[in-house]
Amino acid sequence: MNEIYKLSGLNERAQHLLKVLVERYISDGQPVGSRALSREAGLSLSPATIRNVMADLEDLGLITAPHTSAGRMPTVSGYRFFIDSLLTVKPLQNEIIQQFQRDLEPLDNAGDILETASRLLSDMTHMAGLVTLPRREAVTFRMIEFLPLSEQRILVILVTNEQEVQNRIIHPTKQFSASELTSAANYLNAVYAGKDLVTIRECLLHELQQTREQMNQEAIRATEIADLAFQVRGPKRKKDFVLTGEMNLLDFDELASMERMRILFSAFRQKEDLVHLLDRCLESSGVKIFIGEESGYEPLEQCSLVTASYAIDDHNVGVLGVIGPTRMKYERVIPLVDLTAKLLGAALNHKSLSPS
Amino acid sequence: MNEIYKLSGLNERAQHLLKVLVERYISDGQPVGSRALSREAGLSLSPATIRNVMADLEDLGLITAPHTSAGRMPTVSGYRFFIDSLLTVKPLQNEIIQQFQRDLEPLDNAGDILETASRLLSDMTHMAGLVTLPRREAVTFRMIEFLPLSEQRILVILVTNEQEVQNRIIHPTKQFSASELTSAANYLNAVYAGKDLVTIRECLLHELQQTREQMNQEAIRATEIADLAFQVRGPKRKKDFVLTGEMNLLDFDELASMERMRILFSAFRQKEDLVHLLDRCLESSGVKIFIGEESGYEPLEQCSLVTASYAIDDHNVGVLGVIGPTRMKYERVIPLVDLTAKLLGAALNHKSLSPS
DNA sequence: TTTGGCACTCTGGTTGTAAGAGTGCTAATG
DNA sequence: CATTAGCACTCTTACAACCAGAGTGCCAAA
Repeated sequence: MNEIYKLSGLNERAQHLLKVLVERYISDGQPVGSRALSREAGLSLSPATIRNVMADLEDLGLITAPHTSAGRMPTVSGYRFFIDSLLTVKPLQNEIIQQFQRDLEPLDNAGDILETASRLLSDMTHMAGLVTLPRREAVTFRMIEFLPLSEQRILVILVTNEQEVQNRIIHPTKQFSASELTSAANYLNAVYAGKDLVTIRECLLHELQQTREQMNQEAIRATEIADLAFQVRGPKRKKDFVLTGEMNLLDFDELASMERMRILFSAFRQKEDLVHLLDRCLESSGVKIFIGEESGYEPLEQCSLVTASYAIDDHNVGVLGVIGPTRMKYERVIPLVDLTAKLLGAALNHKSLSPS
Repeated sequence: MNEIYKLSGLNERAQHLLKVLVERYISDGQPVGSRALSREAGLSLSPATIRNVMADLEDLGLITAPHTSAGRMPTVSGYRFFIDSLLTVKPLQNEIIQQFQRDLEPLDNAGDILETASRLLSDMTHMAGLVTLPRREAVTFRMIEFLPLSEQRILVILVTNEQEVQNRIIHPTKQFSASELTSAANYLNAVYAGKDLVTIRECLLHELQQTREQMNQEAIRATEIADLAFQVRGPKRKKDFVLTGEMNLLDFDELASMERMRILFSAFRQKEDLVHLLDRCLESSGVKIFIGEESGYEPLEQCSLVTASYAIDDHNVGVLGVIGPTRMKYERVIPLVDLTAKLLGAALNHKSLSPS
């Protein structure tokens, strides 16, 4: 009998029982016993029969018992199978979709949009929401402007992606007159508009090393100041992602040991590994799920991570998702993450497509 | 005998013993017994004698025992007395002062400065650091610039406090030509430079209601667009303070019940009460300390709050401080908070005083 | 194949007990 | 009169013993 299961995957009935068991465990948090399952499953089978099936499921590594006389709970493989084959996702109510749109639409800068997306995720799921910043390469240059604050200090205004505005103050070693600044801005706007920042930096470096004779005076001056202006800000990027609702995680008793929390929170602070993990999701579209140890990242052992990448101009530029206990309502979380990713992409795109 | 104590405050010896007891309790977290105290105090008194004194201190409400056969621990009044009369603050090592300066100096915008100040506080004390944003009234206008992005959208660049740059995009209902924008900017820069934003808004409102005949065309147009540009951002101020190192609080076992943490964190999120509490510190300079219930704010019951206000141009404009368990090393925390307040003020001032 | 029955195991709560820490009081001491 | 030693008392904590409850695995019967 076992062999049949192994060959053909699982019995119809066994699958159904697994499904019910996982659902029950997710909503209760208590190991599920044979009696409870027999009541719940609606199959009019006695607990004894259920026990046989459960023993099989345990042999297959899908469920496990914390100790002899407790019910069973899903293992990682059990969750995996449940999610991949058994899960029926709930379509979202229109109401929620509209709320998301209402919240995201009026915002006019990427920072707020990302923040709001993360907040929506964490609020709706009561877990931690996570949105990585868009890749640098996705930032396209629209225009630059120089505003002299004093002889030593020039304010650089950098408009990107049609909506984003960045400021920085530079201290050029050489003097630039007001008219020089204007013409430099004009030059740069003409030459580089529409290109992304990474490309622009490469071009600039190239130009600087070029023999100067071939360029006119205007271009030289412009390149000099642009070199300062396009400097990558700071020694390191300050933030890698927006994280909200960490505190929600305190409410789950399976995570609620001080020790766990400490580990988890210091992981959030560490960032590197988490960013690395998220980056792996950037390539492919669609919702990805890491259950417990699957992430290969220790602090997340008791957690699941549900992610989706978001796109600008059909290019995946960032990842967003939710971190919560393994025992989460996947059928609800998955569509929420999916929706948020799509709307976030839309919100970021929308701006550049809006009539200008 | 009791009466003498009550009249003259406390015995020299009793004071010393209280001091040792509080210090010991702060470093241990365990109620201090008479034997331990007799060893620690260096007075060659027997435990029995110590017990007598301790009984007196308890009568005065300065210490208390959690149960019959435990040692004593300070009450709120005990802490209060300790801090006000007994505490010997450690002067800070030069090294630390220099580190603070090194960290704060290179920063060129208020946001980063505040953030760094808070981080310094939380890192050095291993507790939660807190810095309120400077009062709106303290933001002085330096210059404004309009950058047309399209016919409908104008980018407003607002330079304040010599260093700060704010952007917003406005959608004026009336059309403004490029030259109109330039002259509006010139007009506003000439008229309002040096005034604070609150005053400016009042002036603008006033002007708008004024009969138009008295003003020239330029001023009218400028006022119209300025009205949009100086609009207070958003429905509410987004952030009231910078909070860092909340997670440090997980490490203190006296706070480390999930329940406490939940209450505390949701208080951080609530903000209003906390802001109100901090605002009360704005008036006076110097370090202020709220011990446990003294703050009159329930979620902080087991915590102490050490605050100091920071000043720009000799005006107190914000408050900063540290939240941690009542049982904290005050002699170290107090000078740190003091220093940070001074250096934060200096860092914010410095910028406006720097050669321009 | 399903089911009832039964012995077995493990957890969680309760109770009892003993050790340890610290107190308050009293009587003795310098 | 302040200080101290001694002692009975209280309270916490840890540990062991015990019991009820929940759930299992297996066997034999339907």
